[in-house]
Amino acid sequence: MPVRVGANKTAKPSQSQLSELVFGEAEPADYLYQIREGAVRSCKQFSDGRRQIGAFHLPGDIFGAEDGEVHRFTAEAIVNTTVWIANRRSLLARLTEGDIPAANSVRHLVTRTLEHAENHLLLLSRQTSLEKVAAFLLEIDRRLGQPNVMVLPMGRRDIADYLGMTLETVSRSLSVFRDERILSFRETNRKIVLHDRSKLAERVCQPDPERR
Amino acid sequence: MPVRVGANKTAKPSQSQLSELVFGEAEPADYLYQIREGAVRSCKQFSDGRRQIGAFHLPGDIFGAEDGEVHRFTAEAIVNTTVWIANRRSLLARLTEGDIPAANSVRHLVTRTLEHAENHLLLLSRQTSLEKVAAFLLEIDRRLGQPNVMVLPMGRRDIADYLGMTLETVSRSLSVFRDERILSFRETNRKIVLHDRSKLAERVCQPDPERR
DNA sequence: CGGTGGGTTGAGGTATTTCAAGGCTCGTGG
DNA sequence: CCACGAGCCTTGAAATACCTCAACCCACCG
Repeated sequence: MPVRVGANKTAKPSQSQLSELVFGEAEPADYLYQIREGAVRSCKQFSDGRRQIGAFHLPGDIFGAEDGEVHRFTAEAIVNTTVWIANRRSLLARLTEGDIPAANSVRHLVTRTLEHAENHLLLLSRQTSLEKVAAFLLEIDRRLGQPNVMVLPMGRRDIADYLGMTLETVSRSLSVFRDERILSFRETNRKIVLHDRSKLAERVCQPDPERR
Repeated sequence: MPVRVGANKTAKPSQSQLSELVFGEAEPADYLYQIREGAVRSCKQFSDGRRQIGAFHLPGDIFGAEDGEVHRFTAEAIVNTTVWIANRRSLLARLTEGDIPAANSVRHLVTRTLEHAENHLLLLSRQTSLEKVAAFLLEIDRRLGQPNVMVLPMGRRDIADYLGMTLETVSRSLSVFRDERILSFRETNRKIVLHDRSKLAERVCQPDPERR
């Protein structure tokens, strides 16, 4: 069932953030979601004001399955977004009844989420700001299907909270890449053209093919 | 079947590291492992010499299930270790045949691993070195059953590569906690007594109960 | 036109890394 | 038995990358 959510610029936002809640942390995980259009961030808020974004969900992505009984992250639409919703309870019921294909797709889904989290780990650990932003751009570029003009659905603050750095450092890193002619901006500062993906890839450290 | 591996101090190590391979990255994932005694680190090596440790496996932990066809991390024993090995192929066969309990435990296992990765994400993102080390100590302390004297199976370098910082900064952080009487060392610098777990917990930022 | 939200850029402060030296423990071998 | 080296850890000092604070720009909208 398609459902339209959030980030409506004409509506009054409850916070300063132009975003709309899909589900909140620790809420019962009753549904699965698939993005039809738009984008959703899943994040965790800390008592000191910091925020960690665990993932951005783009069109086609399924989310909400990675959890147990309750969600461990909050999901918020960051642009006008349409999602499809499936009842997770009935899915779980099918699992316990022995629906093998269903069980396999759920396992596949969770494994994919785990892989993403592991890659995110590597991103966060010890890279420099330039490495992080380069890896981020390549990830989004790939997941958007490497379009000529990449339209980022998220703002600098969201990128910063995804990469574990400040929005100023994100902005500076993008400026460095712009000055190096690796990318350029179009109209708004969220529309980006990647001129040289290979130069970006060079800045991201790869796993060692030798010592593994 | 119990199998004894690694980190034997009497044997000649192939590297300077006193450790023994359990399985390597990109090897076929044919088995499941459970730690009987000892400790294993699962890590990824990078071409620039950096290393990220994704998890430490302690007695009781099961690992090797989180992967798809091949392992995405290398597993190495960091002390003398005994593991139990189960054939993962036959387990997978049981899943496709519709062994519901088996499927549920595998899903549970992967979900646990995902939860750990997500918590690790939060650790790595934006904490200070003191927050990271405090959280690390509390995690290991909890998983070892909060003994009076905590015996770390891993060295400072391993802790550093787990937390995404340098071994010097790890050492300095521990010294700070020692000077603050939050902990003290016994005999070796791997035997630690936590005098005040609550003071450690205070230094770790918690999820915000309000804005979620 | 003025205000607001988002983004860029600059300057200064600071935490962590880097580089370097030295201490401790424990085998090994004279 | 003691000396020695290796591995591991600690500590110090200097370098640096990032954060913080602040100013400013720009687009959008009432």
